[in-house]
Amino acid sequence: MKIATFNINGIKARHQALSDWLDEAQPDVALLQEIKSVDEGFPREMFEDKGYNVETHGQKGFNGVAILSKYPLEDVTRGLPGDDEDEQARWIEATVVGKRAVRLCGLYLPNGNPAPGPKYDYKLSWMERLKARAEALLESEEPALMAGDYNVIPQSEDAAKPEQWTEDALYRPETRAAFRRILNLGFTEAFRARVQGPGHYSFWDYQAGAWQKNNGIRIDHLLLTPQAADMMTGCGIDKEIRDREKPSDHVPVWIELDA
DNA sequence: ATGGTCGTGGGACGA
Repeated sequence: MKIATFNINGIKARHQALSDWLDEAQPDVALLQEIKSVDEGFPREMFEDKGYNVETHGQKGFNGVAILSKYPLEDVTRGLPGDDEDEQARWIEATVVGKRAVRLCGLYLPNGNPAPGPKYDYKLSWMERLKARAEALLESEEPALMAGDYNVIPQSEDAAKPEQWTEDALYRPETRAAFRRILNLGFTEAFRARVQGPGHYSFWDYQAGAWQKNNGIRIDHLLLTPQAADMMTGCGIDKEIRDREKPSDHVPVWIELDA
């Protein structure tokens, strides 16, 4: 089962590019972020026609997450637990049933800039709630994963120019420490479990020729419970689609699971 | 040091 995460940066602008990538990459599951659409505005038929089941958690204008799956999706829930006041659409869960059942969590973690400030406070508190959900997933002892745009650069090797990010909410020490606290509960960060060293990115800013200069960062991650990590047989980044017409500023990151 | 680019929705704001 091939499972990908992809921040598409707006479904209205990206439905064709997304469709083309699905045809080529043939993921069984795609966890999407920044659909920037209400549920009714998501062109579900385009993907249902390709054989995907579609579940969305949208909002007007910003944020929004979705799951496309060629296998049935069960027990869908929306919203990260822990704050009933949080209106932002950044979390969706479902169980995908292939050979085995896998719990999928799709997430769009807050950017947090400017830091310090209220947006950074929201990011850190959201990460605390994420940690609580992560602990519950581990306690279930089932195959599960949390994948999406984490807006976290885990280590200096995950940025082409780490010195440019020292004050940024994506790289501040508090951000990386909060990410490590989740990892250290017992999750496997899929890409780093299989590929070592610098030069692997999932995001290049639209500004200042970042793509042309390969000034990228790696901020899209898949975190696997031990039971899911045992099933992983492959992992990759579809970097090449960043070079196409009207690309997202992110590219897909995927794993292959024996599930 | 500044401005550099997108998407949404038809303003600024978010990134």
